Amino acid sequence: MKPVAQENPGYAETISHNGHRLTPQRREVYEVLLAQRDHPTATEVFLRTKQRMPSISLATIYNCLETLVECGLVKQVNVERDATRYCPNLTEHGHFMCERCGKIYDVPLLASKRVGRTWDLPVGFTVVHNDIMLRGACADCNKGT
Amino acid sequence: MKPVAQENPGYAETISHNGHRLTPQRREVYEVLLAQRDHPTATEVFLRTKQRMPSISLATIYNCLETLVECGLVKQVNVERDATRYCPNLTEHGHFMCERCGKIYDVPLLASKRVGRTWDLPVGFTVVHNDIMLRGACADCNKGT
DNA sequence: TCTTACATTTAGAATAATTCTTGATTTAGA
DNA sequence: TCTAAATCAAGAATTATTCTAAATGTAAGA
Repeated sequence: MKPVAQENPGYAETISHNGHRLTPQRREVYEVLLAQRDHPTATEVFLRTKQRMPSISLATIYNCLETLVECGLVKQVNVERDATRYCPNLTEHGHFMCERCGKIYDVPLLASKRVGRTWDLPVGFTVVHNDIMLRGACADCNKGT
Repeated sequence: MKPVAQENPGYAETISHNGHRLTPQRREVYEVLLAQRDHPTATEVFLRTKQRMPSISLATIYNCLETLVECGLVKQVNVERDATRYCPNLTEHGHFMCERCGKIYDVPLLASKRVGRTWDLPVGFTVVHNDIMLRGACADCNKGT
């Protein structure tokens, strides 16, 4: 596994600047997310982290993920009411879920676009977050049809 | 309360064309959704429907909502992992939730915008649904600041 | 170094939305 | 009217997540 620092130098500072400690558990959870970018659920993160740190508990996984989200290092991705998934991609992007194979893809915003220019927001409204979830069929699944 | 037929003539056919019956319960649930367009949760729909049909159960509310969604008369709206909300607005639109007052607003897509022109979808991907959730502060709450 | 305060981890209990199960009821059509 | 299928209803079951409380770890100051 690639060391965390290589992917995101400065992540340790991000955590401490938010008033948290960089514990071994938090480091492992973050490594797991960076190592395999397939938007795992908390339980999947748990199973993966357990392989390198067998004593870790699911409650700790939830705690660590919550801290990472709070620090802005990780984003939550929700599809319908399925279990929340976690994504360490911090660039502005939405998601696409293939309804046949279930895979979730990051979908970047086209350059030159702004959220406020796409939706007809009433005057005075200000957007802080946006959760964009597209669903359909991915190229592989469309091919097989 | 305005009769359903006035809002959406043809809804009865939509239900039967999908192989379902238009039962009194389904009618009431649909009326409740049309009467107050504030994106209620299943429990809120339950409480409102109960006033006109005291014997109805929460399980039936879930059943009716599921049927209405299946027939395409109602859409589900999810914010994070909060309880699912229900929306009878069938025009293409996203949602905006004010993080201060909690209200949810329908947000129409700007004419001339299409999902494919906003998001950088890989070649071969086809979109069937899109769930757009913006969050921030509404005009009223921004005013009070 | 020792102490103190506080953050964190952990296991298991608790919660809450939703789904499932089962039996009763209703309805449409023969 | 009769029968089969659809629907409703009550409560149990499920599941992701949060909460609780106790144990452990860590940083900073005396």
